[in-house]
Amino acid sequence: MQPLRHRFHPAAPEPMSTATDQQLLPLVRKLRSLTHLSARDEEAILRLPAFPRLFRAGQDLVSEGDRPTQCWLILQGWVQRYKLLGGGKRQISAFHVAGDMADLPSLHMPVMDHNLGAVTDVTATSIPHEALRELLERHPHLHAPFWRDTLVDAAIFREWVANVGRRPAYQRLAHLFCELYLKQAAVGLAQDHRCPMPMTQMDLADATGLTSVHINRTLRDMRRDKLIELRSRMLVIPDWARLVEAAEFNPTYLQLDARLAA
Amino acid sequence: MQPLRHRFHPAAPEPMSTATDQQLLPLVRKLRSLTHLSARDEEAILRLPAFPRLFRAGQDLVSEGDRPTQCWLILQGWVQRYKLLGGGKRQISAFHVAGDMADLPSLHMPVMDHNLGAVTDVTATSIPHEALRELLERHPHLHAPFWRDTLVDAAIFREWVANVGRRPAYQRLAHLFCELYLKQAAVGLAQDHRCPMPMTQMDLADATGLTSVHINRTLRDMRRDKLIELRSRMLVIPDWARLVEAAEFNPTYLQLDARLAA
DNA sequence: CGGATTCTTGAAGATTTTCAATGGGGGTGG
DNA sequence: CCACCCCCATTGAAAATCTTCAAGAATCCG
Repeated sequence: MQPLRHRFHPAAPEPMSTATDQQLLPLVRKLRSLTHLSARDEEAILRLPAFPRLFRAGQDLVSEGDRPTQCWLILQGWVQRYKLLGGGKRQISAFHVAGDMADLPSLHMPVMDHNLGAVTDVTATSIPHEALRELLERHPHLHAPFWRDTLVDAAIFREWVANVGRRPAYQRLAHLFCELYLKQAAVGLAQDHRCPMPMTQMDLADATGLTSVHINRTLRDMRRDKLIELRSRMLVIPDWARLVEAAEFNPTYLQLDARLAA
Repeated sequence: MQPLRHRFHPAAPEPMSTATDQQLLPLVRKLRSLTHLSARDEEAILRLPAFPRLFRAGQDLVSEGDRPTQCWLILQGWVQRYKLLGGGKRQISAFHVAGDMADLPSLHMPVMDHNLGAVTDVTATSIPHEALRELLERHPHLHAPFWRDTLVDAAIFREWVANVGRRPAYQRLAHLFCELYLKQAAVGLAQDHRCPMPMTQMDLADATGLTSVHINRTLRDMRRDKLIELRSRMLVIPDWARLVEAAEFNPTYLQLDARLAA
């Protein structure tokens, strides 16, 4: 459906047998940022069975109608959550990066009502539902961070409703850039107000409810105003405060450490 | 901020001491629709402490910035979830009805990033976080229905992103009506393709990302096409199949019983 | 190096907004 | 019980934002 784009070239995943213990580290880091984890919890998580796999840009990890029996933990690359609508229209409702388990909801939502697609080449590792359920049964307090993770995603959806529903194009794009910079900074994938931004203008259009033509013109305006630089799939933000102001961005909904949003 | 609208006049709530056991029945019914509940679970839920209260139309149950120590279970009336944006703009991201615990996420999200406001007069009963946490600790498998409930809400947010982002006004409104009819039918508040629809055209505008003027004109067109009747805060759907078609409505995301969507 | 995808720009057109003014309805108070 | 008043609904006309269509340039990838 989508053309292939091979922007990142992650090393081929290690065979599972040799490095399982290291694979799930991004998950531990993510959960740590959501609650306190005991050493015993961390061990249990790291011992989850995990089956790494490479997806090429444009491929779907999970598709609408699927009834998954596993969740994908993203280790490298970008994933987008999207719906296909009538007349060939598409709406993206989220972007996910390393450390995210974008289809965690499938644990309690049997049938997928949308797709998860690879924006770039993606390395992900699958964890059987069964193993996750067993983990939660043995460590019931782990419900908190997992549940909370899905709640933060829900808070982001709400913000996107407001973004798409009520902000004009310029502000809408600015807001998306603020969010995606912070989301990456929170897990160490961005700093110094520069970060990867690998999606095409068509992807940006489908995430903001605009057309790629209008995204193009809006990006031109934002560059003219020295609000952003964007080339070679890298975003640079010369003046964070000014971008935040232009976006009317309030990071509360991301539930981050206060330090990050400074 | 919002004008008061007193459309429904629910009976004054019973004093807590006399009827606590009955109060929480809507919650049990809701959870039953999400998983199997044992008799023991149901008892435990019904014994949760609950403090009923009446909100007048236009009042907020919870406001942005709050750090709730309790959740509100709606017993009667309509609640909307909304954000206030710059320039006096507003975006509604959800509507909730009897049986919903709209602020359940506050259990794991300390600070509110949006408001919950009463669309009509609302009867709700508050349940302390502490009591809910204790319940979940003693009955760990109750995590499933509660978590699942917040996941269905998240699925609805995603659909709203698509609705607001990619559908034209006519289809967008039609889609909202389909969703709200089914949402009410699922808990016995609607049948025979007619249901309450108590929000103003301004509310509908803020839910769909349009202006009230355009909502007005779009409603006129929908009435002209005999797609809906809407007066005295009641919606009538003369031909459900035709409305579904006009909306390109696919109920999968609501995770309902198959029967209901027929 | 070649083909395909993505980016860019112009011009015309559609949808939706804004501004403004009138009419209607229900709740409150006299 | 009636009248008033405020909100809400309705409609017209003009304007803005964004889309569509189309074509050429740049970039990426194999």
